[in-house]
Amino acid sequence: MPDDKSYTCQVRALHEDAVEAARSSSLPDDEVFELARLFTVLGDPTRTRILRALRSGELCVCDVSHVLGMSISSVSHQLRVLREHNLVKARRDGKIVFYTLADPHVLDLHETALEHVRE
Amino acid sequence: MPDDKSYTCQVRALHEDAVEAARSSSLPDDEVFELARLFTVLGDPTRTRILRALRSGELCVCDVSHVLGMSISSVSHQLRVLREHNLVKARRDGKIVFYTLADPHVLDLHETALEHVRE
DNA sequence: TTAACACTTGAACAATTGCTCAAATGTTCA
DNA sequence: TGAACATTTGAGCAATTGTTCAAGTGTTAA
Repeated sequence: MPDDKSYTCQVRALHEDAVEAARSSSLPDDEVFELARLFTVLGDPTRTRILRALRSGELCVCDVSHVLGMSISSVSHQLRVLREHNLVKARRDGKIVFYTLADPHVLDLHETALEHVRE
Repeated sequence: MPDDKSYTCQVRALHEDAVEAARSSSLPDDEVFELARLFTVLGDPTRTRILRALRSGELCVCDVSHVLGMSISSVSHQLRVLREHNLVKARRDGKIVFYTLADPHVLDLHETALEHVRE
């Protein structure tokens, strides 16, 4: 962090108390990254649609593909991302793999976010 | 949507009722995109840090830059994104622009998401 | 064993994104 | 007015991401 003009403003404009207050209440780095990563996972329209589809109960990959009108492969890739972040759970029954929401809490995030989106 | 093997599974594996249920409870497209867009905006570590920093009160761009240890330019770019999605508000006082959280609801999203992240 | 099939995976490609750098704005004050 | 300075903005570049295509895995049943 070079201390030149292009990088920071002149010292006299700083509000040191406010900066210190913000610093001391900040999240640990790893939590910041995990938090951001979770939102990133939620922040893809395809994955959003998959989570919404699973609200009504378990679906196999093929079902999800039909609901979304997208290829099996694409859906499977995204289900993997959701699985890796513990947002959905997989259960194999013979040739078919069924997916369910791992944690209904995720839908709380949708609800709160929808309130913001709808103003 | 071509109806060939590479695209969909064979019909007999489909669970039509489940597919229909999922379809009928799905969100309108524009809400899906807005929802996903909001999460995408929340899903960047820099923006996450900025929102956390603003929890303790208003900060000028320079303050935020110091709290995060990032360039003024970079912070200003991200503040713009947050502003455009109504997550922060700007107020100019002379040469200085102060930013505040536009809507404390956003922090609810952080709390719920942190619970998920912390298991 | 072999064929069929639901699903997964890896590589490749285009599109998006966050940062840096340089230049432009907007405001204050001498 | 002109200099100083906080902030914004645009272009450029590297890194990340979502989709497709093709090949691979795992399971069932003939």
